[in-house]
This record gives sequence, C-alpha cells and structure tokens, in this order.
Amino acid sequence: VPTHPDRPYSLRPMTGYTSLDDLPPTFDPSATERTWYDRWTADGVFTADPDRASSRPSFVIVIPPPNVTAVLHMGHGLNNSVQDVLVRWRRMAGDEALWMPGTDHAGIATQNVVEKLVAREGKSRFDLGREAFVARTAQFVEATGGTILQQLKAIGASADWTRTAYTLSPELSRAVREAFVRLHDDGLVYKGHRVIHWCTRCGTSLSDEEAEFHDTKGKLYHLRYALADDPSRGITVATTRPETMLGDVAVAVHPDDARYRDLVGKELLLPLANVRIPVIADPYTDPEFGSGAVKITPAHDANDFEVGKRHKLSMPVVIDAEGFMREVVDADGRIPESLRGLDRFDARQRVVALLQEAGTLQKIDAHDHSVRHCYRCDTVVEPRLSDQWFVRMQPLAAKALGALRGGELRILPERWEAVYVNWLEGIRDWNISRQLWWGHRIPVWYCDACGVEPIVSRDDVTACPSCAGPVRQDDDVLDTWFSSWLWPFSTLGWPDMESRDLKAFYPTDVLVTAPDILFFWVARMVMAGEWFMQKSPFHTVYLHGTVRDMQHRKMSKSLGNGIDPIDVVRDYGADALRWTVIAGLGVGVDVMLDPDDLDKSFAPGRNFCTKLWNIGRFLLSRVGSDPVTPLDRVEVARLTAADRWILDRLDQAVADCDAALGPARPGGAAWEPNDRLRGLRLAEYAESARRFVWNELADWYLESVKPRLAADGDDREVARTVLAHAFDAALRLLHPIIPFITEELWQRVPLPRPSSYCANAPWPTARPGGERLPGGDDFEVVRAAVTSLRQVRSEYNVPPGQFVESTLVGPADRLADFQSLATIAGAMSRSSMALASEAPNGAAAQTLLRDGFELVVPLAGMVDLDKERARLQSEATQLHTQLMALDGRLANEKFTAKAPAALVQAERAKAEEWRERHSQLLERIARLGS
RNA sequence: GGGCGUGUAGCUCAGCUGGUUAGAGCGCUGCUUUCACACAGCAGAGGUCCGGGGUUCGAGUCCCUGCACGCCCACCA
Repeated sequence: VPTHPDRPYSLRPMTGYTSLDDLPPTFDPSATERTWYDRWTADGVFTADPDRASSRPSFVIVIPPPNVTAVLHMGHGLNNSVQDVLVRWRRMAGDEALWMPGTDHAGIATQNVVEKLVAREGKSRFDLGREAFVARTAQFVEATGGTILQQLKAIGASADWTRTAYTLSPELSRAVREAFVRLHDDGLVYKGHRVIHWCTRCGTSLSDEEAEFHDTKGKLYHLRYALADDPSRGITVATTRPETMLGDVAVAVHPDDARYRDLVGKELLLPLANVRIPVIADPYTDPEFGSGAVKITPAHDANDFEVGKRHKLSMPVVIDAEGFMREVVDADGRIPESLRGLDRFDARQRVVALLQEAGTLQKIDAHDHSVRHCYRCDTVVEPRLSDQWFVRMQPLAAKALGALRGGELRILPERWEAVYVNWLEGIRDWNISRQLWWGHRIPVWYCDACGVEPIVSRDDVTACPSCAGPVRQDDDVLDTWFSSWLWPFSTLGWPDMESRDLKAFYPTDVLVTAPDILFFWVARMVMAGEWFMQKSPFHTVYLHGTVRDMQHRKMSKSLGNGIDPIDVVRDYGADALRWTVIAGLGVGVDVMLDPDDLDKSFAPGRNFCTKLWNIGRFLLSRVGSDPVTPLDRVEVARLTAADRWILDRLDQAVADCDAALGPARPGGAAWEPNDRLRGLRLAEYAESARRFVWNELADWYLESVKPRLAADGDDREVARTVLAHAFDAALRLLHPIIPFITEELWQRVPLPRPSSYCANAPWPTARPGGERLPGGDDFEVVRAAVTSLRQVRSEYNVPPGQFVESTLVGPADRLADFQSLATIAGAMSRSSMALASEAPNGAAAQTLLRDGFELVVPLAGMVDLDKERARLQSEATQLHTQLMALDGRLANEKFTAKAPAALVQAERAKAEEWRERHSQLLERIARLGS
C-alpha cells in the first residue's frame, strides 16, 4: 500500500506499553497535560527558527496581546484555542510555524488598577508623583502581570515563549518612537487645538473609538433666550445639557430659515451669565429639529466648536477637567456664585431650577439619545477643548483600503469587509495623546527659553539644539493602541530592517480576533503595516464570535455570568474545553455556554475525549505493543474489504479536513477570487475528523476487525497495521484541536515514529493519486446488512441475547467475495449470516440492501406477515412517489437540455436503480402474500 | 439618519458557486449494564427551511416584499 512518498518513516525505538489495565477507563487530563506541555516546550517544539524559514513557508500568527493585568476568561479561551488550532495545523503541515505571544501595557486599564490600589492607601497618583507612580505601576506589573500567559499554557497554547513580547519593553518602545517620529516627518502627526472626548474620571482625552455610545433616556430642555434690547422677543433653543448654557457664545439659525431672518445679527441676553450673545446664521443648524435654533457652546461641543471657529467666536470653558463647574478659560465671570464648584450633573439640576425661577425654561421633553461613555470606566464623556496630538488618518486609510481592495487582505466572515471599508472611508483623525502617566511618553521636547519649534526626536533630548538651554518633555503619553498597531512587526525586531525575525516572518499570516477591536486594532495594524513595511501585516483576518450565556448576554465580570476556563480545565481538561469551543464554532457565530451548567456546556468536549480515550484504550490493547508493520510494506492483495473501506474513508477524512481548513495562504501576492472565501471552517474540520474516528473507525471498522485480531496469523498482522495506521492518522488529524489526549495516545501507537511528538509529526496526507482501493464498497453491503438486521431485531423486540439466523441473498457470481464479510456481519449483529443466491422459502423479514443484495431474516414463529407487508408497501409507496417525480423531471425537455449533462446522467442512473428496486419490492410483497 | 446581518429539528447551529431522500451536537423516546466506552451502544421520534410574491427545468440556497430579531457607524442641539 503506497503511503505518501514525502513522508518516509524512520524507525525509532518504541517506548510504549499497552494493555487495557495500563489505561484507566477515562482520560485523566490533570495527570498528563502538564507533563506533555513541559516536554514540548523543553524540546523547543514551539520555537520557530528564522533560518529554517528560508527552505519552507513560514506561518505566523501574532497573539492579540491581552492586557498585562488580565486574567483568562472564556473570550481568551476561544480566541487562543482558534489560534492554537491553526498554528498546530501548519506546524504539522511542514511550515515554520511561529505563534508570537505577549502582553499589552494597556495604558488606561493598568493605570486605573494601580490608582485603585493607591486609593486604598488614601492617596492619589498626584500624591505619589509621576515618577513614583510609574515605578509603582511597573512594579505591580512585574509582580502580578503576565498571569494570563501562564493560563494560556494551561489550555495548551503552543506559542513561542522564547519571544514573548511586551508593548512597553525597551525594544517595542523604540519602535513606538520610530513610528511617531517617522509619521511626524511624513507630516501625518500634528498638534491640534479642538474639542475632544474627555473622561473626567480618568483625567485624559480619548479617541473616538474609546468613547462608546450608550443609548440613554434623557431630557430635552427648551430654553428661551430673550433679545437683549427687546425682552418681549426671543428665541427658544433646545438642549440636553443645560449646564453648558453658561458657555454659550451665540445662537445659530439656518441662513434660509425665514422665521429668524430678521433676528440674525441681533443680540440675546444669556440668562444667568448675563452676557450678550449674537444670533448667527450657520448651515450647521437643522431647521427641522426643535425650534430650528441651536445654542452654540464651542468649548463643550465638537460641532459648536466648528461653528465657533467659522464665526471667530470666543470659547469660554466653564467645566473643568474633573467635571466641575469652574471658569477655566475666557469665562469672565459667567458662572454665578451658587454654581461654582458643583459637579456637572448637580449643576444641571441647579441650572434648571434657576432657569425655571427666571421663567426661561419653557418645557422639558423626554428624549432618547446616545451618550458617549469612557470605554474603560463608563464615565460620561465630557467634550473638552484642549491641545492634543493627532494622526492624520486619511493617507493611512487609503493604504488600508487598497490592501483589501487589491486582494492582499481578506476578512472572514466576508460581511465584515463592508464594515471595515465603511469605517476607513469615513475616517477621522486619531487623537493619540493621553493625559496619563502609564505608557510611552510622547517623544517631543519643548524649549521654554527660546521658543523653538517642538523638538520631535527618536532619542532623549537633554538640551535645546537652538539655545542649549533646558528642555522639558511633553507630559502626555501615547494611546495604548499606538503601540499595538505596530505589533505585527515591532515584535519581530522593527525598526531594524535587518532583523532575522523580521525578514523571515513578516508579513504574518492570519490574525484571529473578535470583531469589537476591528477599528481599534485590526484596521490600524493594516495601516501601519502598509505605511512602515509596505505590506499588509497579514493576508487573513479571522473574526470569531463572542462567548455568551444562555440568554445571549456577553459574559462579563459585572454580570457574574462568566466561566473561568481554568475551572473547566481542572474539571474536564483543556482538550474538552478546546473541543467544545472549536467544534461549536460556526464562522463568525457566537458560542453559547451555560455558566450554571458546565457539565452540559462542555459535554461535547468531555464526551468526545472520553470516547477517543476508550477507542485508543481498546484499540491499543488489541494491537498490542509489538512493533507493527508499516502500511507501505503490506501488499494490497492482502487487504480485506473492511481494510480497503476504512483506508478510503481515511483518505476522504483527510481531504475533508484539508478542504475545511485550507488554503493556508493565497497562491500569490493576492487572493484569487475562488480562494478568497475558503478555509478556516474549524467546526467543519472538527466534525470531519470526529466522524472518521468515531462513526467510521470505532463504530464499524473496529467492530468488524475484532474477530481477526483474536485469531493468530498473517491476517491479524494486516488488521493490526490498518488499525494502527488509521488511528495514528486520526490522532494527527485531531491533534491541533485536542493536543494533550492525542499526544498521550499517539505515543503508545506501536508504529515507527517520524518525530518525537504528535505535536510535530507530519500532517496526514491522502494516498497519492486520489484513487480509491478496489473492493472498498463491498463493506457498504455489510454495513447495510448489519443495520437492517439490527432494525429487525429492534422492531420485533428480539432479546439481545437471542441469536438470529439470517441469509444474505445476492448475485451468484459475487457470493464468494462475501464469505468472510458475511461472518463479520453476523458477528456484529448477533446472528448467523448464510449466503445464498435465492431467498429461502418461508415467512421472513426481508430488506433490500444495495448492489442487488437482500437480507432475509426468518425469525421462526415471530414474523408478522401483515407487518412485513405494510413495511415493504410503505417503502414501495415512498419510492414510487419519488420515482414519479424523478421521471417527470427526466421527461422535461428543458431539464435535459439545460441541466449539466453529468447531472442528467446521474439522475437517469438513479431512476433506473429506483425502478429496479421498486419492482423488487413489489416482487417481495407478492411473495409474502403466498 | 446611514450601513450590515440573522430567521432551518425542543435548544445552539451546518448546509460553501441553485441540482441525491435537508445534516451535526445537545436534548427527547424505547431497548441494552454484551468481556473499550452508560461521558456508551443500538433503534427511533422530531423540520409548512419566518410569511407572501417572483425568477428558473429545478429554490433552504437568487430577487422583491412583509413580519420578527440583532449588530456596527453617525456632527441624534
């Protein structure tokens, strides 16, 4: 039997031992998972070598770096299981596989955690001072950080830990500075003065993406501002935030709005503040909304800011950085004494009360709108006028769009491509400065003495290049995502273009993540990759679903509906966890798990692992520990029909798994349209492998082979070979999903081993040529016979212990081929199965099988003729109906003319087969009558 | 307001360019503790493929429409 020529076996000494007693009835993950993981890592199985990548393809995945303070949750469990499946698959398939692990310093998130710790000591970060606080944070990260990486090991993640990266490491910090300086040189980094999103709790600005919308039931307050010189006239404006009225500098109406035309240019008296503000005309105003007049507060609303700029209005700031009413800039005594120092929401109540007293408040409507909240602490975001660093995004976005449109990049599931395009087309500049302490400090220095342009530098600046005077560095740090977007190449050594890793492993291959960071991270990585490396950082983005509970709610700490993957690993094993999420993972579909019933949630994984274990336990005990003859040394002629059948099924399973998983990469620089949507169907791959090992190998082949294994002789050796070969291949197919149990079993298969571990054994390949072994189909007759005999037994309630006689009736010239098959079928159905070319006389249950075979079960004294007649009649009727429909179709000239010839051919053959079968059924019914 | 998606077995979902008698897991019913496995085996029940229209020789699959859900984006005063 030819095996794949590229995969010669090298004989290695067997270390396995096998008897049923050696292996307990259920797999004990805790006893073995840790051992195998340690051995894999100790032997460098996960360590990639850039030199080897010159002689074979590389396959690289960079981990979405979890926050350094994170602990593993099911989302990580799912995300990393997917990545590990892909990396293990490609490693076995012969690629130089690298899974780059690491963590993110997570600016705001980590700073918040440490601030809370400090707060417990009754202090704020300002009490400690910047240097001490940063040191404290670094120390905290040092002591507690990276827990999640240890937890990833517990679920079997085959990352290359020798390369573990960290966004705040010196190496990656260097990359961050390089990127900032280069973008500045390219004219894409600039300092802007505008209204940005401000979190009053975190004390920092936020990007658009970090200020999340939440639908809120709010109120719309209608205020009447009277004309300064004629209080009998006025304009009504509507606002959801009355406290900002103190910062109003104008009221805007639409230029074409006839209602207000005569008021434009006149002045209104702003209540409470008692300042005069003009009525202006600006097309920003929507005449249809509210009264058609809008109050303009340039310092506290991004749109109003634009209006203010157009009309050169002043921009008084009346709310401070902590969210309290305070005159910050240009307010000139606008804030009444009674409001000063109030929290913005308390001030809202007070302002409303004051306006009501003043008769200015006309009405309050309920109003549903979306309000931005800080994505880290959920505080309502305050629009705030300030100076921030921005990245001009349009040129970068154009490149990222080009990568997708040119086919260099694909996103699965495909529908996310539209979302990606939509965002990039409407891109806005990215605010990258944060008023935090934990992060990469902005590499910009100022000289207060001579006032030269800000100095942007890769290296620390200690003296002014112009006047040699002292300089001070910008106080702000960069957005966390400004380091993350460099991750696919900063982790490989960039900006050192001669780095071996960078040369060998960039671009990477697949990026695996959830859709919620498509904008935060994925799209920006594409931009950075295209801009700095002139190549998309990966060719495939695989977006998987979210882990949810039974009410479809996202699992979260606050809802208390989470599942701790470590609990699952402890109770059921990492393999059960991995199998459950992978086998249940439709592309882009959410995974539902019940946090209140882990037994049920993880039953698919647990059950399958136990089943596989028992298949292995039994199979290995029967095969024994003596070395098995490799399959390529067995003559084809010695293979039985069952052997041929299972080897064909194995080829099919390998082909199915390959089709579900691949292609691993595009054929050229871009995806071919035909390949673009293919591959990464992990659930389908899992199902193909499961079906082979459980429903084909265990349920049928293993059952059929029991008698052969019990007898001594040459045929026993053939059966051992086929069993060992099929099981070995099955274990390899399954290994990427369930690495531990497959390794444990694979080590005991008494075949010559091509590698130390299943983890780096070659991926199975179908026998070359793709042709099927002759005679493999004969076993299908056995399957049909056994199934039908079991049906008869079940239908007639034949006790399990009762032996049944049966006859397999078939074409005379084929009976010889079925001698041993009939024995097998009998053994599998607790019956004797005689062979005959004519059905014996007498009452019997009869079932038509396939290929002209028929099963006859006399069941002396038990057969109910009426029942049998009804059974056959019902089958005949059903068949007849279908046959009529099929004949109708074949008689339709349009069908025969338009349908593909192969289909018409197949349908004709099917019709003939059905017609034959139908007439046979009628014949049997007639014979029953006699 | 703009864009996208979903609706198939009791539940969660497959069904890839329209073409066998629409599948899987879990759950359910009956039988079996038979010498690998009851986390199992065997047999079985269960589907108007959301409703309506259309295109086609042929529709779960394509188009239109209605209903019901969901997601993303947005300068919702």
